[in-house]
Amino acid sequence: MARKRTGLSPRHKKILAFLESFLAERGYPPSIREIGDHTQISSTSVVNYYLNQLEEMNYIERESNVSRGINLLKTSLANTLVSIPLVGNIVAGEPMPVPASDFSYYDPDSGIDVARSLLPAGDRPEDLYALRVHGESMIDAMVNDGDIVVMKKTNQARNGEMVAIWLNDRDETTLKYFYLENGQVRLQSANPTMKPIIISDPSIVEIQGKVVLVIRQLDQ
Amino acid sequence: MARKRTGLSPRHKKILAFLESFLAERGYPPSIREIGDHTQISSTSVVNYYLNQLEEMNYIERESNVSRGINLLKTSLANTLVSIPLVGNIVAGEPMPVPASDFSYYDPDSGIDVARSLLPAGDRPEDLYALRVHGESMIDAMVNDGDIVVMKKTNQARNGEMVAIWLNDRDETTLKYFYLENGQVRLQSANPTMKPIIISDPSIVEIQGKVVLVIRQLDQ
DNA sequence: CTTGACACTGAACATATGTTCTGTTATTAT
DNA sequence: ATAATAACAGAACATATGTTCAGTGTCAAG
Repeated sequence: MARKRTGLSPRHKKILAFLESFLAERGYPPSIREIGDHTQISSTSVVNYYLNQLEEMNYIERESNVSRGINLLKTSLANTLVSIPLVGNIVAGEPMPVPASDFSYYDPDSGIDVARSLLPAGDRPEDLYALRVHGESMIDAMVNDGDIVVMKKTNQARNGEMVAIWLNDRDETTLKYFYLENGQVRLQSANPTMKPIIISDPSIVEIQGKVVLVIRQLDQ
Repeated sequence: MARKRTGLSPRHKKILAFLESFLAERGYPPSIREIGDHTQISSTSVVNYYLNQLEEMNYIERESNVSRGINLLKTSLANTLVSIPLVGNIVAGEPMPVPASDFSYYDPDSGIDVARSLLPAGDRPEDLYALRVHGESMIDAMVNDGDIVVMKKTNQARNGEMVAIWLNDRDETTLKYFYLENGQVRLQSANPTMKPIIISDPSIVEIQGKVVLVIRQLDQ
């Protein structure tokens, strides 16, 4: 728990860097002797000595008596990439698709990969799905034709969150910042020059999901 | 090269699935005996037998005489994630920062991770850098305060590409779709309701980079 | 039936590899 | 200077682990 404070010595860093590159290149961790060869450490016991320190500092995990039994933490890349299913289009004139809550397994073909660091910290990736924006009717939400919006499944929103909503009275899907204020709903466009929409009957707005990320790929 | 055609037997699949989960959980590949234990294969030689087949079929690579020397191909996650340096802000009233072309090594702290699949196919990650949009002056480019734009280093643009430009005559940075038409430059806003800017003297526009990706994180 | 390819067994073997231990050198504190 | 702690060396050791090989059973082609 308590760390010394001196952080990482050059040798610690050298070992970690080697672990990372070796693992990236070969797909399995190096042996103690291989680490020694590439970090100018002549004795296996010294490498072992540093590996134990790195484990203490929580940079790696080790399994005793296991060859190459080193788990490089932190940069555990598997955990940094999330595949989000692209389930359909979002169009102003139509209800948007929302995957069922038991919808779980991903279809590798129709998913987009997003670095987890771009997503809100606490979110479970299973609750996320993506939609492609169709048409230019979301321009006042600063979302363009072809953009991808990553949504989080939810039926309720907190004030200030950007949500996708279905407006019963005018049969329209729209993206707005949501505010519930003394019984009436205020929908604010992302473009601050636009006037808000005030809706006195909250039952008219059906919250489809919360916008978590907007991605615009400028290809070509 | 030529594959049999019968694809993967249940045992092949079982082994691959185990390799993947073991690697994800422990950070290093399993030994032959561990594979056998978890796939109901009693003999190490049979596991070895299947591993050789999987290598033949290009699902894995093996290093002989190396403990746990298995490289699970295909899901080589390392290659799917790109770290792009976040080098500064882009503000309408100031020139934007552009990293020098010999700028190479990344600072792990100030980078954003992006799945390579989101980026244009041919781009070299070294040519990419990211800027955070500051202020609401880019609204007509459908880019909001706080958005992150990923740029590609370039001094010239093809028609139809979205570029960041510095306008000499009015001391302004802006994001626009670029068109060079019979000697004059047409700058089109992303918002199609806006009128284009026509500039007869092309020397006034300095192309700072090409917009490759726009990311908007709706946190909270 | 015979042949041969394929899937599999079990054990022996060689060695790659983590572990441990004794001792030396360097660094820092008292 | 002296003591104490950290950093390192080298070798011996135990074993985890890949490799090999002589067989067994199965099944389809000839």
